[in-house]
Amino acid sequence: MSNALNPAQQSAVEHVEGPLLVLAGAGSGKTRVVTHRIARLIDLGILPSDILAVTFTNKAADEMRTRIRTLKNVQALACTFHSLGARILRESIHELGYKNDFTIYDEEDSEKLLKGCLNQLQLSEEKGILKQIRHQISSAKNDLVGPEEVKDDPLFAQVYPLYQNKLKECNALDFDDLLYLTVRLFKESERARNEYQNRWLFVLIDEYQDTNLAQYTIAKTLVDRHKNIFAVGDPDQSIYSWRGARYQNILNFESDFPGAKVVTLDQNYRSTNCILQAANALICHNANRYDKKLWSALGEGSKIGAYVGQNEREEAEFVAHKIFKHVADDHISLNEIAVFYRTNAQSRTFEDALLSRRIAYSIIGGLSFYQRKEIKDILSFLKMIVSNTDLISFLRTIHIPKRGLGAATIEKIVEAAQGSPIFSFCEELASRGEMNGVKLGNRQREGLKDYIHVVRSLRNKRPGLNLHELISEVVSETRYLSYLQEDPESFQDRKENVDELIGKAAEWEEEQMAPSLNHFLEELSLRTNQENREQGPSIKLMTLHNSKGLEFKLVFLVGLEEDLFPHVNSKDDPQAIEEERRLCYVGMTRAKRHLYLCSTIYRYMWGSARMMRPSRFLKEIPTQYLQSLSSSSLRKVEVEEEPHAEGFMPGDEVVHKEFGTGVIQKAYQGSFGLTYEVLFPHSGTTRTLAAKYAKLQSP
DNA sequence: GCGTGTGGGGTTTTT
DNA sequence: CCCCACACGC
Repeated sequence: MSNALNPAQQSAVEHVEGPLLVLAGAGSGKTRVVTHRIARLIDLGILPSDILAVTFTNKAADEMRTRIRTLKNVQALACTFHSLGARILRESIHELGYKNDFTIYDEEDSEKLLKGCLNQLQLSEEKGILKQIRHQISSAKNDLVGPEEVKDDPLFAQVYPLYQNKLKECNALDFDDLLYLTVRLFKESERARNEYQNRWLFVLIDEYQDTNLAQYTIAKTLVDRHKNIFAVGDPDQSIYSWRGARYQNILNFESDFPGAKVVTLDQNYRSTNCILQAANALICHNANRYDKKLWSALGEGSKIGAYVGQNEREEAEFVAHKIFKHVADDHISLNEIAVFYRTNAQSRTFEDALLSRRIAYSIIGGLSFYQRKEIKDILSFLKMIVSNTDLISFLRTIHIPKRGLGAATIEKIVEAAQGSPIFSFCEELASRGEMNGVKLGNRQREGLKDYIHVVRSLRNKRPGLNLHELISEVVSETRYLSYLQEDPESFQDRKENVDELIGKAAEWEEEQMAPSLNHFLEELSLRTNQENREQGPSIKLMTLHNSKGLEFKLVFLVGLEEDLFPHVNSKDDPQAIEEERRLCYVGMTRAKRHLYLCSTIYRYMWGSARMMRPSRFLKEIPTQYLQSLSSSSLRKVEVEEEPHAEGFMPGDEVVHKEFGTGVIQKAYQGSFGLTYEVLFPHSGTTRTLAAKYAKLQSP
């Protein structure tokens, strides 16, 4: 990209007061505009602390913070809506009758709590009902419907308030509460409203098309006084409607904020025209859409490769093969390569194919480090150190290690506690042996005493220890490693993760001005996604949802088959199909130079092979942008190459015992006979190997 | 009453 | 493939 801003970008950057909407098409230099504008505000003498930037993901927030620091050497507040909510509620939630030292429950925790509610109401354990109600509660909160407002659905009207009460008894909030309760706070407390309306005088909302009603209301309330809202987004990239997002929010911006200035960025600086026009053509199939056409000055570029494999195995082989080719021929770094899929489950085959060729990869998203069992176990102990009320953490830790307290006993204890702080109740129960009608046997009483002893001992040690020492203490006090050894299969992995947690805690302490256990726990609760610790170049595997905001020179979009992408759950809903199409659009527009669209004829899904049909999205892309690469035509090429089997040719893939898979760069007669120059992409090294010594094999 | 083993069922996307 | 419910044996 040239250094100068284009006129549209310039006018967005120069805007100072009042509402501004930037309709930023994919690759149109949005990030540049955002950071330049913040820099400009600071140059105008506006204090960094007057500026708030709200992003959609932690990663985006981190990045923005870094950019601002690099550009202006100042700290500005950049966070997600959820962490903004946590910050506000931490200060002010007492005005809603909650306690300020609440803990935050993740998906798994809140699901467990909800399950308790369903049991209590003696609701039949119908499959899927749990998930369904969980989703219903989440939607209600995102739509700002409170537990007391449900009328039409008798079952839900029972469960939702019970769940909300239990959360409160646990002194816990779920993710959606971070938004929902923030809005309630703003509605119910004039003081709080005033306080936060005056705290940030310039507010930036990124990915505005993905805001749900709760987030939208928070944003609107925060700027209600000064109207200095700077919203950035692209309706064509709205992909979170299942989380309550309303892309209409971006279309209504001008009526919500009269006098708003609107800037459209439609020059794409990222992709070549084949890729961009194909994506344009695809998104034009959405009926429900504001027309906008991106253009690029980067030339035609190479065509999009359309590959059809026999099955997912072949698809993955194709991808790995092409990665080799591009690394060798175009000198693309592994960091510039990504594979996008619709569902996390698809990553497996690609991992296998890359692993066997020793191509370094990292998975973005997926099961996060902090969602692993061993990490959650330790964190739950930490939560018990600070909380008497956290029922879910109690249930998680009570049998680590086994203490002779079984499900029946626990259930009785919880029932007898009647919503009072669970740990305090246990302390009393253990010392008296009998409370509210529960009487413990000797073994159980000893077990409970032991548990209480562990928690108390950790609480006593806490003041003298810093965070990572405290975590080590949790591990030793609970004999956690011997507990892990009960499953020898996973022991090594889990132990490494525990060590890593201690390491991360130590690292985190270094960075913080005033590290505290509570702060640490809060931050971890909100970091649900895997952070990619860079260790050498690697190709990135991720879901399409995770790909938003990123760009790569070489992109593979895989699994383009009906019922997978678009997903089967969307097939009967035209709105949902349009969202799938936007998702495809997002994926395609991540590619700078090379794009492949892959699909298979058969795919193994839950146990059996299924015949797949090509995704409708493939047919919606004009053939002029595509180059067909079916598996049969590739096989023919390989067969033709067979006569050269005794020697390899430049471009051939080979396997070396020690160095793994490589690509032949040159073949020539050297002093030891036939000699090859081979590039080994996983290490990035090129080696000269004599054919008669280095027994190179075909992959 | 407790803990372990097994079998069956369910799997979109994320803060 | 992973999680949970259920049943069985201690």
